[in-house]
Formats: sequence, structure tokens, C-alpha cells
Amino acid sequence: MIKKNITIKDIARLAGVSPGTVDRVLHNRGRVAEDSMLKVMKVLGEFDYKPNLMARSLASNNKYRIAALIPDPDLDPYWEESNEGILQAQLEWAHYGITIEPYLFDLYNKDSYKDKAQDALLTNPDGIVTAPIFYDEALRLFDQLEKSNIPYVLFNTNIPEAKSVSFIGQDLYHSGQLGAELMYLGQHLGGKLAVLHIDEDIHNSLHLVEKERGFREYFKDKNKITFEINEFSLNPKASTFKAQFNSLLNDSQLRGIFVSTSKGTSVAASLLEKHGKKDIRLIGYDLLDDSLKYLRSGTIDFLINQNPKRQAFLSISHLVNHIMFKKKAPDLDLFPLEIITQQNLESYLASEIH
Amino acid sequence: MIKKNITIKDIARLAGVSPGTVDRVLHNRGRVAEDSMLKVMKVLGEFDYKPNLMARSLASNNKYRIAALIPDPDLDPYWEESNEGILQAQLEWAHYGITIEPYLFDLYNKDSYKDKAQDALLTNPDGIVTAPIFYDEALRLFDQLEKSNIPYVLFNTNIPEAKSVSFIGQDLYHSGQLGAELMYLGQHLGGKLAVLHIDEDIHNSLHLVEKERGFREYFKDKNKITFEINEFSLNPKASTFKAQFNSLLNDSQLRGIFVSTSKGTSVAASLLEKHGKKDIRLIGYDLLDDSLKYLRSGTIDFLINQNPKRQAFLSISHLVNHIMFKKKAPDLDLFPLEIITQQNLESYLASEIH
DNA sequence: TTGTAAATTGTGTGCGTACACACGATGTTT
DNA sequence: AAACATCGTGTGTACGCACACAATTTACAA
Repeated sequence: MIKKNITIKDIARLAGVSPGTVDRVLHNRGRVAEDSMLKVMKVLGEFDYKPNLMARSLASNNKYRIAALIPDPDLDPYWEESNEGILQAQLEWAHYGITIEPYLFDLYNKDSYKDKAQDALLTNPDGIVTAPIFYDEALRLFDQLEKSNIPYVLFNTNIPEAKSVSFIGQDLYHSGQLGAELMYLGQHLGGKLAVLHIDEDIHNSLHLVEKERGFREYFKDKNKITFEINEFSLNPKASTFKAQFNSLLNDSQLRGIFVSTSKGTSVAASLLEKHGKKDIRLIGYDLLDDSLKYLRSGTIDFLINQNPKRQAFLSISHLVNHIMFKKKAPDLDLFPLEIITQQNLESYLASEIH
Repeated sequence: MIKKNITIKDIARLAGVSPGTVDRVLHNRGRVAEDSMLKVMKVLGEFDYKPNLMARSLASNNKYRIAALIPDPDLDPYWEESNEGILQAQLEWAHYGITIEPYLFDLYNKDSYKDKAQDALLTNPDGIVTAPIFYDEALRLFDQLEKSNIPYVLFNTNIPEAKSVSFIGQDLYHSGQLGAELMYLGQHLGGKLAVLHIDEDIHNSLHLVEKERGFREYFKDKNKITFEINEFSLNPKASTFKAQFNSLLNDSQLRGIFVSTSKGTSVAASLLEKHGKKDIRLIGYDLLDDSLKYLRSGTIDFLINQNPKRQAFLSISHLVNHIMFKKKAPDLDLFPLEIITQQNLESYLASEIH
């Protein structure tokens, strides 16, 4: 039933021209008489030709270089995961003649992003994958890329104005709403809730604000119960950090804490565990090793997994498909908001290997 | 730094033999003199040759046929999803000269499984994917497959004794534990809990028992609180079904219901909604359209997604990789136990398209 | 009508592998 | 010793496509 895929040769035969002509029509590189063009087009319209991808990549024996412009993994365990995804993609695509060159910038330094972006551009790559942490600098880069006709893919942070091939990441607003839902679960008595932004650089907290917005919005609908939601932006490196955190915990009304960053989650958990406050519900992000410990011990109640590794990996895949196979990638590849608890954690860890 | 992949031709040159000889050594199909064998082996050992998969599938222009032995999707919406996964795999792999022939058996009829299995075998397929619902019949099939040297992949239900290429599915025991955890969340006052097996054929409830075991086990650890857990096996087609269900609901002590099947989940939800009992926590399985409705309305509190579509899809992929690319698939590909709530449902639905 | 340049079209080769076949060198049989 | 099977090995071709280049046709001027 499934008809064998039609080949260029077949089309040539059916149209009464040579394979070369068909090839020229397909890639519209001109040099084709109008009538033979029409003949080929006609057959093409009837038969829905799909090129054999393997033969194609075998024939066009090209080597593609992709630049990965991502934060230095040494500065934050979250970005370690992303980096692993990049490395895995490197292995995956190496056979296909694709090399991935990492350009690691300082997460807390805009100039570093700018510099590394320029470094990458100078090598004239065939595509760029980046986590555009810094809005203005990223926009400048995109301008350059579009001028040079270099395709690019974004992940982690979306910039809708960008004409990127694809964005891979999560909907942060709904992520916040999910956090709120998990907070509300079985806690219907009201009380105080804290939204914690623990970050060394509050400037890049555009994402975090989005999460907070979703969190607060959820409780607006639930107007029967009065929760008092307070927001705290703390710098874990500041000398005042511990004191601030402790005063927060001393409020007997406090029912739960929602931490907006992955690193912050483990920091908050460690302090909470020290205080032995297991009755305060703690919800945070991602499967950092530290966080896992606290999830297992029960200090952390829920983790929302952003799957940074898979985000990075898929970013590369989408870009490769675009460049190499001319497949169109989804404009927006929004990841599911994964809820991790004590009981399903192991199943996630086990399946991540693949 | 990444050295370009070494080719058969390179090896032949380095070993001082012809490419044909190298090919014979690689596929050890004999007809090679011992010393040239050794010469080739030596080079092979030094250079870690990785065959070019694209060239391979291009050259071995073989058409593979895979038989998919799965339950008839018309009889159960759960298996509709599986079937979709199969269809998607069909699209995905059609270009590579792979055809997938579905053999649909009656979910409630062992003989049907046996018959369809024989039908499939008669066509002498290059591989078989199956959901081995019926233990004995499946074992018999595996015997035959092993004798004929036909590789096979299992999904949904594991049979550890099988020498399958791979099993794709979930850990049902932990799935039950997860259900229990979600039930326990914020419900620390004790009361009655019901485990519902709603199935037309209780015989194939081996899986279901496993889920129940996990569910009960969870509460054994939590010995501080006394939950009374009762199990009910109901046949939705039986005339007594509604009455039985209603008497269950009339127990004012009932705190929650854990339904072990996907179809049962939507059935239970519809009855629960009719009674307007939103205070009873309902936890079930999978994203059937009906269930989604009740999740959105709040009658269902949690769904555990078994991802049948992806299970089926990956089963085919693993098998193809084994047959065609000689890649080794994981013996056990255990899926994460996905928790679906009102708030993250849409993110799952959106990401499923890809 | 030629000649010549331009436009068009056909052919060939390579990508890396699989596999059929051909060839020579043995060894075996009559 | 001639005829013949057997075995090891090399050669050639095909897979479907891209791309270069040769071959052909067409257009237009002399």
C-alpha cells in the first residue's frame, strides 16, 4: 500500500527530462527552459517527492559548524545541565559531520556575552544556539545574524521579537501558576506565603518576575481564602542573607515558600532543614544534586523540572534539522511543566539516561 | 580535534587489503584468510571505526517489515493512543524503507492474540512489537520468535523472562506509590480510601494488582495515620455497576479514590461529578479526552500519565535502531511517572504535538 | 547560410557501504 | 595431466542525491 518513495530519477523519466534538470528545478537554481520546468513541476505536483535525507547528506558531504553561546557552567549548576545537553548533542551529531563549538560567557556580565558573541561570529558559523540572558545584547546579536543570514535558535529565555528558527523552553507564567497550585494543595486555611528570588544578580530576574506573576494570579481566583503573599529578593552572597532568611522563617504564620531559581531552591532547603521546619511547604525548581537530597529528606515538597539538559539538546537538534535537512522546526517548543516528588523522582532520573 | 570518521576504504588502505575484505571482516561472514583477517583486525583496533549510518541504509537498500501486535484501538481509548504512536512511527520511518503492519487483537480474548500472532508470523516479518497482555500466549510467541531469530520489543506490560530487545513502559509498583503520595498530600487526618479496578476483564489485572501493591505499601510507612484501604473490582458493563459505585460514595468516611485504569478513571469521574462530590480526591490514569474534561472541572485531582503514545512510538524506534542500524537499545526504557494537574495539563498537551 | 556565444540539458563522479561477481591460486578428482 | 570445485580476494555496481562539467540545442549576428 505504501508506495515506495519516488526518486529524482523517476521524476526525470516521468517528465521526459534528465535527472540533472529535475535537480535544477528542485533547487531552483535556474538554467532551465520554461517548458521543461513546467513538465517537471507537473510531475512534482502529482507525486509529492520527498528527498532521501540520507542520500542527501551523504552526497553533500558538508561539514557544519554550530556555535553554542551559553553561560559558563562552572558558575551555576543549572547551566551545568545545559552544557551536558550540548555535549550530548555533540556526540549525537558528530557522525553527521557537525561540530559544536561552545562559547561560554559569564552569567553575571553583559560585556562577556557581547564579547563571546563576537568571538563566535568571527568564526562564521553555520548556525548559533544561545540562551539570550541579556536582552539588549542579544537583540544586537540577532541583528547581525540576520544580516549574515545565519540561522539561530533560542532556549531557556524567549525573546519573541527575535526571528529565530525556534525557541525551546517553558511558559514561565504557567510555571508560576503550577507552583501556586502545588502550594494550595491541601492547605486551605490561609496564612502567609513567601516568593523567594535568590540570585546573585537580580537584574536578570525578568524570568523570575514572570513566575511570580503566575503564582500570584492563581490565588486571585481563589478569593475565598486569604493568603498573604510576600516577595523577597535575596542575594545569597550578601552578608545579610542568612539573617534575612531567618527572620522570614521566624514568622509562625508562614505556610510555604516558593523559590524561583534552581540554585536558590537548594540554598533555601539547606537553611530550612537546619531549622528543622518540615511543616513549611517548599517548592522550587530543577533536579540539582543538592536539591534531590532535600527532596528525598522531605524538606522540599515539590520540584518543577525545567529540563535544562533536554532544552539544550533539542535546541541543537532543531537547528541541525533546519540547516542540514531543511526540516522546519516548531517556532515554539514549549516543554511540559514536570512535577517532581519523592515518589516519582527516581523514575525521572532513570529515564534521563536515555 | 574530532578526527573525521575513518571509512572502510581507509581501513583497507591501511591494512593493505581491499575494501571488500574489510567488509567481510566487519560482518564476519567468513571467506577471509587468517593473516588478512589479522591485518584488518589490527587496524580496526587502532582506529575505532564507526560505520556511516547514512551510507549503510542507503547501500543496504532493504525494505524492512515490522509487525505491530497490539490491542484493537476501537475497544478501548487507551489503546487508541498506542495506535497513534504506531501510526506516527510509520510516518517517521517510511522514508527509511520501513513498513509497519498492525495486527489488532481483541483485548478481551486470548485466542485472538494467539491467532493474530500467528498471522503476523506467517508474513515472516523482520521484527515484532507487541503489548503482551496475555502472559502464556505471549511466552509461546516469544519461543517461536527466538527460534526464527526475529527480534521483538515489548511495551506497556513487561515479561522479564522474555529475551526481548527492549521493554518500554513504566514501573507499575512505583506508579501506585506515587498515587498514594498524591492521595496523602494534605490529607493527614485519616479516613477511608478506595482502590478501584474498573475493567471489563479482571483477568488481565496483573498490572492493576501491582499498582495496588505500591499504593498500599506507601501507607505502611506512614503508620502514624490510619487509613482504611478497600479494594473494589468492578465491571462497568455489569448491571450492578452503578449501584455498587453509589454505595461506595455514600460512605461519609471516604476521602479518596485511586482508579487503576485509564478508562475507569473517566467512568469514575463522571459518576463522581454527577453526585457533586468534589471533596473526594480522585486520582487516575492517562489523558483520555473524557478524563481531561473532569480534570479541568476539578473532579479529578491528579492524573498519572503513562504516555501510551510515546511508549508505542519508542518501541518501534528501538526496534528499528536494532534491526537497521545495529544500535543497541536499552533493555529497559522506563518512562517517568508524569503527574498531571489542572495547571500543567495544557503544557503537556501542547508539547505532545512534537 | 554560417559562426559563435548563450542557454539549456545530459552525463559522470563521489559520498560510504553492501553485495554480487570475477579472477587467480590452490587443491582434488578422473 | 587435464578438468574442475574451493577458497581467498579484488573489482564493480547500485543506493539517491548534489554538483561539476561536457554536450547539446537555441538564438542571434555576420
